[in-house]
Amino acid sequence: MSVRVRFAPSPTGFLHIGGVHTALFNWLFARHEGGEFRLRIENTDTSREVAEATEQIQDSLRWLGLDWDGEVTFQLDRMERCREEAQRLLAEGKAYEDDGAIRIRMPDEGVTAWDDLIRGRIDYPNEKLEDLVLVRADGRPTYNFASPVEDRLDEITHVLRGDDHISNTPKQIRILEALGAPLPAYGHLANILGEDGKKLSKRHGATSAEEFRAQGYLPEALVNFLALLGWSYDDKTTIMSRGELVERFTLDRVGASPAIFDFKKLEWMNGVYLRALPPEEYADRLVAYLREQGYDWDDQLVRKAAPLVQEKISTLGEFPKFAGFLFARSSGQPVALPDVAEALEAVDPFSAEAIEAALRRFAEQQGLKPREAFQPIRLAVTGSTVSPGLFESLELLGKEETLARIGGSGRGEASGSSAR
RNA sequence: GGCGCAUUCGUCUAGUGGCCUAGGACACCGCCCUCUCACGGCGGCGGCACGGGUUCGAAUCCCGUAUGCGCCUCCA
Repeated sequence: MSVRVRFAPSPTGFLHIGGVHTALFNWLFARHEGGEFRLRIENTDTSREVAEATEQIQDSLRWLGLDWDGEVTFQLDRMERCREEAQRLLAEGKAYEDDGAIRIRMPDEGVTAWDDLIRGRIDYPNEKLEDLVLVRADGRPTYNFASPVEDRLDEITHVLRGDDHISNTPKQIRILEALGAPLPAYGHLANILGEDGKKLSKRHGATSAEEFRAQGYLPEALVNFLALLGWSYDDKTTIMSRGELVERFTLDRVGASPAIFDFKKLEWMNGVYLRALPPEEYADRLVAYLREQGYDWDDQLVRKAAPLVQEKISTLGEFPKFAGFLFARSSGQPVALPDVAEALEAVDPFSAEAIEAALRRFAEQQGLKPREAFQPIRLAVTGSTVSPGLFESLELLGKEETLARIGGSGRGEASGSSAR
């Protein structure tokens, strides 16, 4: 029998990174096994549903490259089927009515157990199992009823979900048994926590796929990083392409203990992916990202700036702060560096190479170490002590704009202000 | 409180009884490279939660304790 798994988020907002992790492990497992990965929206609780969430979740999944098989299904559409199943249990005496709701009869002794795909055998004492509500008085099925019924309808073979579901599993197993349905295998993934060991929340930083995207993370980096939270290939491999991940992913190497989300490591990994991109593609991605974020900077100039920053920034989101000076015009209040202006005025063509030669000569004449000479220029021109390579930056800026920023070329009167 | 799950460097992890004086990566520190930043190179700091067993031998198996997390809803 071929593998079929599902990812079943509830549409209450953006796709949380914990959800992405669960989706990823299901997807990797399905793809590795040559099986199917289904997407199911659990929208039984209409009061908590957020209108755009269903679309946003799919957008995030698409962005991450986690493609699903078949149509997206909605729990709400299968309510009728759930009611029928409940009626059947009622007729068979396996369930009973109580205040208008339908409850299932649970055993009160013995244990319900299963061999968890990730944790091994788990025993759950039946005395802890209540006669839980299957269908509410208003006719809506509860989550713990709808979920297993749908797993059966979809012929799900493996249920991989968060470990917060461990105590739901015995309930769902009992329901499936009452229905006479075959049981899927269950595996419970450990949660992802914030730096303080608490549940990952807003105060830890980005928590949704959307936010990581907006901050300029690459989906392939996020996927690689998340795959390594609770799973590993061996004792030294960390950078793996999507294809390698699929090829190598197996459940027996998934761990059971919770992992803390290390933003620093993700940032490092994103930098690795960014630097590895062919220059052309790097420029494409940068342009697309800036567009998405609402910048209206000249595409051609962005493309020219791309190679200057590729080795230096670890998220696309750092670009505006790091290279934004290339896209502004001199505000007319230049920092006066008359000697430098003079040295630069004669440079022709105004190329990085020629600029470097001129500036090094200048430094030597002044008896300054390179860094002593260049740092004031950097500050005057870029407005920061940290920037892309100085000579390349000046070339992109052009002679006129460069001189305007250091008070040369007769423009922008020297105001007496010095470089700090 | 009850039940369940978890516990190797600060973090992610390798480790399935001898290969472990516990390996790798991120972070951190130092040095080198260098126009800043970053990259890269080299080196360093740092861990088997605790206590009992089992065994010739335990990070690895068992029991207990502690700590953390989850669930105990006609939420999902």
